[in-house]
Amino acid sequence: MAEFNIDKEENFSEWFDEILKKAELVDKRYPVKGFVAHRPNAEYIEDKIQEMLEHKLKETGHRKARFPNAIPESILQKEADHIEGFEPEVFWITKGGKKDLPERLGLTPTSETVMYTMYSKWITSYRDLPYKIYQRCPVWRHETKHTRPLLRDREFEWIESHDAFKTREEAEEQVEEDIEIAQQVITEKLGVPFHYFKRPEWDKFSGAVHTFGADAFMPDGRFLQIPSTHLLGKNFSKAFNVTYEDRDGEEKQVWQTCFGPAVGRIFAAYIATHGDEKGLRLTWETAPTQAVIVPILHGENKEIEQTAKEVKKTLEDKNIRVELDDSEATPGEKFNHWEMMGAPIRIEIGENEVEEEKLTIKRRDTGEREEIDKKELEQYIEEIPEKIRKELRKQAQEKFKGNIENAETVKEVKEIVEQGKIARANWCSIDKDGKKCADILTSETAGAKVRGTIHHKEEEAKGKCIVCGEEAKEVVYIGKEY
RNA sequence: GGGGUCAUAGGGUAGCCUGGUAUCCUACCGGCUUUGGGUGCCGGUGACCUGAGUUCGAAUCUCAGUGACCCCA
Repeated sequence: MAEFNIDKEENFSEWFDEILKKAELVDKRYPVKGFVAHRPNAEYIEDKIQEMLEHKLKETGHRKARFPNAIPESILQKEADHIEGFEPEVFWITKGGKKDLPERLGLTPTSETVMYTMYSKWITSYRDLPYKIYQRCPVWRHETKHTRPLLRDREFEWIESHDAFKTREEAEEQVEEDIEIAQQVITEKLGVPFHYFKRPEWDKFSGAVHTFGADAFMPDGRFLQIPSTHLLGKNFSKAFNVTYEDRDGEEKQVWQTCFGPAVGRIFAAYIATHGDEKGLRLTWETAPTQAVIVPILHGENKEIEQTAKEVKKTLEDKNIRVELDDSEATPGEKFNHWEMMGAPIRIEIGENEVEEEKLTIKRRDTGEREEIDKKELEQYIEEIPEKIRKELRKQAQEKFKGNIENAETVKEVKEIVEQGKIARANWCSIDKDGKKCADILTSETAGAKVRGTIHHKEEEAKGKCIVCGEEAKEVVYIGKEY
């Protein structure tokens, strides 16, 4: 292992690139821009994140399905706003072998059009509603912005859930449930805090009535949208004829919502939130190796070796993912290696431990060494996952708080954003009318954007819009994004 | 869309101007040494983006292609 001494706050880009390499997570050397290979360490953690999300979705009544990844052009074009938003980014399949296809096929940039084509056949009666299905799939977007591994790829895997209801109220409740799922998995379990914004009209998902986005905040002061959830209204049910026969015999269109947590992005936010100058820091639940045992040998020592094996066995019997590092590397190298990999605890066993029947445990989350009685190991292991989860979440939330500052003018927004903080400001409107002001703001602040109003936080705007000077109706939050 | 810079081992680099098969660090393999925070020494494997041209001879010069990065709109 080489040195890893990049300051995460000072030089986040470089730090992130290095950790992807050194912790053997993602390799961007595959020679297609925006397409990256996920190595076993990354895939392990991403699988765990997927499982957490799927668990919550199933708990809330969603069933898992799978849909095709190719969309005939004619189908993609059915919903006007949707195609307008996505067309510039679609990858097209035009040939089958040497022959041109009769109709070109788009690779799914998102699956609404594919799924609703089938929903129109599957949903027939009011008895089918609510209809709640999710799938896990790859999507492709020909991003024109700079691609970055995990943060913005041209191919990435995500989960998308698509629900249909009889009423708007039910659909709105679903949006709340989606937000709750995101909170429980991303913040509670993974310890990554975020704000939930209602996006301005001009920044909605193409085809949605309202869009809500969860924005994590990266160490370099940029927002990263993790999941977003959308109230689709009847836009798609009209276009795709997703209708049901109601109890009264009338044919009605469904109300729809969709929710799309991109696992790679959540993973990126997780790495960025908890990682430090030594490497990854992982929660117990996601860590490929939960505990590593490092024997400290001075020449041969049967007692140490045997104690190490005993400890390993004890942990294995409790289904702990434990590794006994008996490689030839020096203890120092092993320490650094496993810290890079994010193993939550390290158990050191040397002469002292054997003599006193103790174990030295080094925690990755606090960086502290703890000494326990060997007999207390099982007890310790029962308690540690919760402690680590709370500790990581606490540290993250402390940093996350206090990075919002009020801005009275566009110039102040620019200054706040340049310091890597979030600007809070009075704003004329987040309806279409506010777009002019947003464009001016973005061009005068080198790319800062209105992320929206904080969902469910009633904030009364007092004063004037910081751009046009009209009466402010909203309090918005502003920052740069990935 | 316009402009610029660059492409050498798994990663990072020197050499290029002034043509003669390639430097150093790291990683990797072997041996000895060491082991409570990246031990030291010795030996080894491994590279000039692709194609064409000039030349006795091209990493180096010329042209084309591909890819990457940066700046401006």
